[in-house]
Amino acid sequence: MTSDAVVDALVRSSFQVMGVLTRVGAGNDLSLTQLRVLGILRDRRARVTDLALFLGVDKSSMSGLIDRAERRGLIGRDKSPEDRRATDVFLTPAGLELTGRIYAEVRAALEPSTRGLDAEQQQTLAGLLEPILISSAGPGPLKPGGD
Amino acid sequence: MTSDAVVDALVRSSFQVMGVLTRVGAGNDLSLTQLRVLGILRDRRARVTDLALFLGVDKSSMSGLIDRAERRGLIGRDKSPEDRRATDVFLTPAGLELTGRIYAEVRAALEPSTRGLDAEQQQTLAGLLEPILISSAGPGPLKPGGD
DNA sequence: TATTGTTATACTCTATAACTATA
DNA sequence: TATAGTTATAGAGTATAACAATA
Repeated sequence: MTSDAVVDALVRSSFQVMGVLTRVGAGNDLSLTQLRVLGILRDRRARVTDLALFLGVDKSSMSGLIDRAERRGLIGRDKSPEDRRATDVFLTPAGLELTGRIYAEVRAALEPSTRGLDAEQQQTLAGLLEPILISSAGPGPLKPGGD
Repeated sequence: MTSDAVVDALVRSSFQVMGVLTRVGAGNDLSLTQLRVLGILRDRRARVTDLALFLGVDKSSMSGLIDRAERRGLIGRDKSPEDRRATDVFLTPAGLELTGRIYAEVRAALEPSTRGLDAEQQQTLAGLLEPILISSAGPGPLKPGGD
C-alpha cells in the first residue's frame, strides 16, 4: 500500500524540479522536451523513432523538435549507413557546448533545493528514489517512456 | 555542497512522475497545466492572476486555459464582489467529480513506483522531500511558482 | 507488407502587446 | 496611474493522417 503522503511529496517536488528545468530551459530558448533531447544526445547518437519512444511523443512531433534545433545549429542529422530509412541524430559542437552549460545551470538552480540535506541525507534520498527509477529505466541504449 | 547523484535522481524521478501525470491527463483530455489548475481549485476558489502566478504562466495564457476548461463545463467564473476587476474561478460539480477521479488515477498510476518501498521508507522519503518543498511552498492561499 | 521519417493539418499552450473596466 | 482580465497575434509543441523511401 502506498500512502498519500509520499505520492503528494513526489508530485509536488516533481513540479518544483520541472519548474526549475523549465525556467533554465526558457532562459536558453529551449522547451523542456528540447532540454531532454539535448541531454539524451549528450553521450550518444540516436534515431528519430528511438528518441520519440523515449520521450513519449509521436515521431512527427519529434521531426519538428529536431527541425527547430537543427535550424539553430544545435543538432545534426545523418542518414544511417545500416538502414537507409533511418536517420541518426546527434549534437553539433555548438549543441554540445550549450548542453554542458545548461546542465551546470540546472545543478546550480537545483542546489538551493538540496541544500537543506546533509551528505548522508542526500545519499539516502538518492537511494530511495532509485526503486522509483528502476520501474522505468533499464539497460539498453534508450528505453520507451512508459511507467 | 550538493552531489550530482541526488540532482540526477531528482531530475530523473521527476520526469517519470511528470510522465505519469501527463499520461493520466491525456487520458482525460487534459494537459499537465490543466491538471494542476483542477488540483488547485479542488479545495478553494482562486483569482485568475493568483493562478497564473502560482503556475508560472502569463495571465493571458491563464485566460485561455480557463476558457477551454469552462467550455467543457469543468470550471466556472464569477465576478469578485470585493474587487469588481477580479474574477474568481472555481470547479463546477462536474469539474470536482472529474478531479476526484483523476487524482485516484494518479495515485494508482504512481503506485508501482512506490511499491518498492516499505512504509518506513516511504515516510523517510516524504520527510527528505520536505525540505525541497519548503524552499518554494509556503503558507497563504497560493504561492508564486518561483524557486 | 512493414517500418522510418517527413509533411499537411488542426488544436493546445505560451508570451507579448494592446485594450477595457475598475481601483 | 496602477491593477485585473480579455483579446489578437504569432510561434512552439502535440497528435492524426497521408505520404515517399526503404526493408
